[in-house]
Amino acid sequence: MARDPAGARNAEEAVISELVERLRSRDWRLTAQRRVVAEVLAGEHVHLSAEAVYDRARRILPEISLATVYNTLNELVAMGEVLEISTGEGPKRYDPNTTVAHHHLYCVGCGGLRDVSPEGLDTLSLSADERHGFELVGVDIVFRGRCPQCQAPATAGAHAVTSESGSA
Amino acid sequence: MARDPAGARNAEEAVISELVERLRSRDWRLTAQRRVVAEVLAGEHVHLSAEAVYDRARRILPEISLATVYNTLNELVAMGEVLEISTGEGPKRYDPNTTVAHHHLYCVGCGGLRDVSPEGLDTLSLSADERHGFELVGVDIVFRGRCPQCQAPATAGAHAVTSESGSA
DNA sequence: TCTTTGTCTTGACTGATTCTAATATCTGGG
DNA sequence: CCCAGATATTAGAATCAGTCAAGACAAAGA
Repeated sequence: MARDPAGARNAEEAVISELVERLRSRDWRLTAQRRVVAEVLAGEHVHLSAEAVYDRARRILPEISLATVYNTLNELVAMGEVLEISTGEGPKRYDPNTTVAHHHLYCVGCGGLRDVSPEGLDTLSLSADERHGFELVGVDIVFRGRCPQCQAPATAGAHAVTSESGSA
Repeated sequence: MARDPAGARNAEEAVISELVERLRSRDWRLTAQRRVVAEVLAGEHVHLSAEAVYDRARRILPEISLATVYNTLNELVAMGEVLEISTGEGPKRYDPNTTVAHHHLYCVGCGGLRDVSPEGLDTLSLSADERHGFELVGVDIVFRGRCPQCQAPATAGAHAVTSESGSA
């Protein structure tokens, strides 16, 4: 693993440290593989699929296996450090930004996914009647729509749908 | 868990006719297989997976194939007659109740799913800023919680999680 | 009836994820 | 330092949900 060059202290580094720091302070063994997964996740602002995490992790630690990526992601989710999002299309995405409550905006055209903070959240509720005796744990809101690219003419070469998709 | 004894038919029958009637009046060939799928879907008040639809359909029309069930469900979804819901756990569920806008309440314990009409929907929105240039198409809200059974002690034999699960 | 068109079935196939069993690595005690 | 036990990692097989493709079948029109 490339020893990080001392100079590269930028905004992402802060986030990385934040997540990795939190992990270190748990009773969780922070191995090379696990750190790489955590760093990859925290270092991207789009929501990556397990496969995409694997690709990026392999660039840093070529021996890492897909199974380990899945294991690690599942552990992070279980610890509540990472949020798992299923879009209904294709693989699940993983979102490290769990400190701030947020919801999602999904592009039905290309599968792009971004975080949003809707308004009017506080008034959203289920009447006792509608609650059917459930003990509520949370709520997920997904706005569906069409991103600027996908609204476009779609005449020419469209735009390929890669695992990236994430419009910066 | 015992399904509804013969008495409760009336209301459901109405729904069946309603869906089948709508289908008949489209340019859609209403074959035996397709009608069975539609009836099975409309006849249950829990949201079934494709596999569960297949099981029930086979009890009525044993020769029906799983592929046909999938094809038919996808067609119904494409026509807007049926709503496809992915819970993030396990297979997709299909919900024939598309006439009334509704959202869902999901049990994190057993996977049961029911329709709900939240309050405060009208004030829920994305500011222009948060909309990121998307052309909004809709919004899905899933309340997550624990149904009465799943809140229980969990001491003795718990309750098995079958494909039914539906806490009627 | 013959043809055309559309539907259905079977079974192979893909993609996403999990499981398994063997191997490697870490940690604490002597 | 070396060992034992616990934990992590690996490669690949297995599983699950869903799709695809090719031929069999069935209904509607000439």
